[in-house]
Parts: sequence; C-alpha cells; structure tokens
Amino acid sequence: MQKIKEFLNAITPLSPEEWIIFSSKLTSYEVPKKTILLKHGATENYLYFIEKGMIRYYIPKEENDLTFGFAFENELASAYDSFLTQSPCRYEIETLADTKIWRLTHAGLAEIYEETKVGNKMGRLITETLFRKEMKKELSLRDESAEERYLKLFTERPKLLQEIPLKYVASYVGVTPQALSRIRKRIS
Amino acid sequence: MQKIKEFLNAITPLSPEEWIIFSSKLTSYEVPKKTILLKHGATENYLYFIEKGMIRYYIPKEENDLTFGFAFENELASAYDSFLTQSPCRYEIETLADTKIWRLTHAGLAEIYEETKVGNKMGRLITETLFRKEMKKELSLRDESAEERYLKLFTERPKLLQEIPLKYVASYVGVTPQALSRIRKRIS
DNA sequence: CGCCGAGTTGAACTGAATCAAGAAACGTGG
DNA sequence: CCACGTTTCTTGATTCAGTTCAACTCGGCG
Repeated sequence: MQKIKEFLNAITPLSPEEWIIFSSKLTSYEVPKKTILLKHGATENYLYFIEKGMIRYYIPKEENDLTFGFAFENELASAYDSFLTQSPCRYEIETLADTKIWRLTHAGLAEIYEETKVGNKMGRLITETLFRKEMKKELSLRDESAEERYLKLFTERPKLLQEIPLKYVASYVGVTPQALSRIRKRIS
Repeated sequence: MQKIKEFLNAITPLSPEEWIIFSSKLTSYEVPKKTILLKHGATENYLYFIEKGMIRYYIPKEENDLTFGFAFENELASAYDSFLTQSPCRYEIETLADTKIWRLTHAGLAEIYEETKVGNKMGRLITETLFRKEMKKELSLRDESAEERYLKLFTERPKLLQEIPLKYVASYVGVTPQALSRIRKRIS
C-alpha cells in the first residue's frame, strides 16, 4: 500500500486523516496474465492502481483487435470515460502479465469527494494529467507517421517494446503487424 | 455575463459569493475574424468562454495547416495542455468569425481554486468533460474512416459544415481537401 | 515431438496523397 | 455595386504507403 500512498502524495499531499479515508476504500487483487478486467459493453466500476504488472486497452475485433493504450507498474488505469459517465464501455481491458492491482469503486470515489477536502483537487489534478495524455495521443495520431510513433516509443519507453508482443505495438502505432515488421526492417 | 453564469451553474451550482469571486476574474473581449488568440510557441495564459463566434485549433503547416478542433458559442476554449503546464504550445488558436469571449488568466484560476470551495470540483468536472471529448476523438481517429467521421459530423453538427470552410473540415476528419471533395461526391 | 501463435517476407491490390489545372465563391477597393 | 484578384473547391492523372492474402520460420508449451 506504500506505493499508492507515495503516488498520491506526489500529486498533492494528503493529511494522515485523509489517507485513512482513501485507504479504507481500496482493495487489492492479484490477477493472472490474460485476465479481462473489463468486458466490452460492461460499465466500468473501478479506478485501478497497478502495483505490479501491466494491462492493455483495446477494442475487440474479429481479426487483430485494436489496441490503443497500455498501463504499467505505478500507474493508474481505468476505462475512465465509462467510469465517469457510468455507461457501457466500447472497449476492453486485459492484463498482459500477472498483475497486482488496488482498486477503488465509483461509489468509494464519490465518498472521497464528499468526505475529504483534498479529494476534488486530487481528482482534478489526476484528470488533468489524463487529459494531457489523451491530447498528446490525438496530436500524435494526426501529425506523425506510424514510423515516427514507433521511433518515439523506442526512445521513450524501450522497455515496453521488449515486454509487449509486437502485434499490440503495431496496433498502438496505427498499422498492421506486417507493416510494423517492415518499418522495423527499414530502420535497423 | 449571464451566459457564462448559466454555463457554470449547469456544471455545479455556485453560491452568490462564489459567483462574485468567479466573475471578478473575468474580462471580456471582442476580436475580429481571423485573429490569432494564441501563437505557436507561446504559452497559453487564458481559459476562454465563447459568448459568440467560433474558433479553430490548428498546427500551422507550409501548405494546408492541420486543423484538429473547433469551439463554438457557449463553449469553453483554451490550449488547455499548454495552460496547465504553462509551457509553450505546439499549435495555434484563431477565430473563424467575429468573436466575443470572456477570459480568465492562469493566475486568476489559481486564485479561484484557493479562494472558493467549489473551484476544485468545478475544475474537476470541466476537465473530466474535456478528457472524455479527447478520448472520443482518439478512438474515432483510430477506429473510424474519414468518411465515417465526416458523416457523423454531418448528422451531429450539420450547422458546423455550413459555417466552416471545407478545407478545415477535411483536415479535422483527417484527409486532404481533395479527398474530402471526393467523399462528398461519393455520398451525395 | 508436434502444434500454435508470433513474426517476417513476398506479391497484388487499394485508398489516399500529391501534382496539376480549371471553376466557383468571396472580399476588397475603386 | 461592380470588377478584379485571391482563395476555396472540384476533378483528373499519377504515385505511394499500407492493407490484404499467402506462405514460411521461429520459439515456446503441452
């Protein structure tokens, strides 16, 4: 639980009383690789903190499904749009490795917003970060080629490319596995 | 000023005292069509509320610049990522018509967050909405064709297509003006 | 040992970009 | 208010990046 405490404190400091409230709403789980955390069409009821392991976000497809995001150790995860609107999700979340998560229910978060002073600020700051990530992804999709996105991934998160099957990376940068294979060949 | 008051109250109710604080930080401007509100490389210092008129967001390019967003009457606008991080913006904002805006400085918003109880909640809720919009845009870019995006725009915001030059719409849906012209021909 | 999914490579095809030119709409100054 | 010049939109021809279909290799796992 130490990790998540540090994570939150780094965003904005929590008083001991506030941390007690936060932590009382959190429950931990260990899920094996390839576990689906949220099925397409279901409504997201949780905010996750990944203590160990990793996940991917994807829209399931007949052939190759469309992977559009990942989350790793020490990061938050959730189908946040579905969580916020409490409406069915058009994508799924699955673990890519054995994963240990802490999670907070929608009702639990609502209580935190009501019971703590810091809640809304914490929520705002976290959502601001999520917004900035989305915006960056949008501009990247519009303004960069698949090759540029792959190279960026390569320099910014080299670890990712070692741990994640290339077919998911291909989808993430916006091409088929065949096309990514050719990009990699061209580069090296 | 009534419009912005209603806009904010619809998000979460403001007490009279809180509205006094909010409104004291707002200043209004009228800017002609084709005015650049934020130049590429500059840092966004404002959050805008569009009382009348419209704007576009774009990355300037030699030939056709890359338009990736619009905002209209009764909507908020800002290079919010640059605003949040107070770092240089990689895109620009320009009015598409004579526009009346209210604006709030970064410092002004910081004061609101400090001085009012409702501020952080308001900020959180607004940012949540911005996040959901971005996410929707990302998934649309990944999962839909330019033609599908155009048709959606056509059904969801028909007015937009009448008011905005097609070359901006083309860029927004992710193709060249020539390609959009062919899409329109194919459809009709 | 054999099977299956992941990755690579080749060939044919396709949708969109680019290059180019003409038509229509717009706005600006006389 | 018209005339001119500029910008926007359309259409055609060519080129190109990426998809699709298909076959083959490799590595892990039952």
